[in-house]
Amino acid sequence: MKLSQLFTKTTKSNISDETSRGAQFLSRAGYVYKEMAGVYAYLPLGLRVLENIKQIIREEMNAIGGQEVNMTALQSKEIWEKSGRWESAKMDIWFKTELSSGGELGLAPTHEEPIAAMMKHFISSYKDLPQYPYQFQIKFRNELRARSGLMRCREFWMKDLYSLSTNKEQHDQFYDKVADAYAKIYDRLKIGNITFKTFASGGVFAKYSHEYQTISELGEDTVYQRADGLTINKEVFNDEVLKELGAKQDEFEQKRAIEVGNIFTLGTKYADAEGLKYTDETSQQQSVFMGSYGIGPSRVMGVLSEIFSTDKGLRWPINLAPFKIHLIGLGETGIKNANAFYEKMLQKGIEILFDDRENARFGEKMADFELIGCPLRVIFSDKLAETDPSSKTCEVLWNGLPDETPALLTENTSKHLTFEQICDIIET
RNA sequence: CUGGGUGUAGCGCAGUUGGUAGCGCGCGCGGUUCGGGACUGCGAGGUCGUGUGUUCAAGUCACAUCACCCAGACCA
Repeated sequence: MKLSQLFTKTTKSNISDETSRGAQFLSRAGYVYKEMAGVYAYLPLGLRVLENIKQIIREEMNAIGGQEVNMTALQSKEIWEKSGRWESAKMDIWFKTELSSGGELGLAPTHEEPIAAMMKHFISSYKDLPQYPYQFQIKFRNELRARSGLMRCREFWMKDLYSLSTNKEQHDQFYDKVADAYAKIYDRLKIGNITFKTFASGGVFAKYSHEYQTISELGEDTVYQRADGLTINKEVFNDEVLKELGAKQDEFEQKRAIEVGNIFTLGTKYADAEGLKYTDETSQQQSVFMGSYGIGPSRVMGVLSEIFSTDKGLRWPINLAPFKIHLIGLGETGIKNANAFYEKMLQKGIEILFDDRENARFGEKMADFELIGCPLRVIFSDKLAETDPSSKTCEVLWNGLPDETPALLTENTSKHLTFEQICDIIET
């Protein structure tokens, strides 16, 4: 992508609409556009990050048997009335609308009911189970108060997987598998070290559900954490739970955290409501035992923008960055040489970000590079062309996470590398 | 929803006791520059969130309303 052709522009001054640092940078760098409070459009750079996050989640869901689907955003009132969740008293975050012919509709805030209703058409025997449909979908929730950029939105991306099992035993096995998959996901998202599986309230069919809480001052949740990582949500931090977990209250430290995922045992609640049953080995009708497992990719993006950003801008892990390389051409020859590098990368099938602007000065290009936050900066300049007429090398600087620094580079020091050396870096 | 704050050019802001709207950035054209958002000349761009009222006169005063931000409450 050539910067001269990218329609988004970076801005030098702050956005008055945003307070949190990450949201500020996401707006200023042109990753997102705020349509209204809690409603964001994803622009070319932002969409690439979002898709990278989704792809990691997708791979791990597929690895445990998930089958990707795409449910509908428009929901009919009838199936939600069956579970009692159509009523505003039960779920007060509905966006409701109506058909021109008169029927009422809702904009999906979640999909337990629709998935149960749909799967009725495909599940009839124990031989059809278990099944693990999942999707990435925009959810709509009429939050009383949206806040902190992508952290709490009224329209946001969610990965929701639903497990359909014959019984609790089969369900529990999968539940643990999801927990393992989630650990892998947060590791790959580079927040594994600060994200904790957290005890939270469970409901009728399980004592607990589990949230994945990323420790951050910006979080809205309060959790209690022990030195060994045992983490309990404030809502279930009581004597009874402590006793059951064999823990003492004074071992815990109170922390702010943001929920980036959850796994939940639904039991037969929604299956019963929607009539989702199967025939077991003895020809008896049984209710399907369900679970739901969510991760909010857009919220994760918000979290990443907060915790990895520097005082100058964003900074992405290399596997999530919109582009691994931010290429800069300086001066006539520099831009020409950079362009040759860009074409060579394209031929290899690698898309990079190329600041080919002729009218932008060095400082401006640096500021934009630091704001956008791609991990690898590559510069070709007239100055360099003088010292290296073959123009086989260029100046390379690592701007990514410190713990991802490639062996060939050291932090904050630029080096002259060849095309092949750079390819080695981004391919490993 | 409760409390507090803010709406003036694409962005960030100023606008005095009411008297026909300014600054910086950005944008367009030209010149000097060119490794940290450079300088300079000219220029384009606004029914002051919306509505009603008070007044000879409203960005400015009053009331209403909408939007946005923050804290809290809420968050299957």
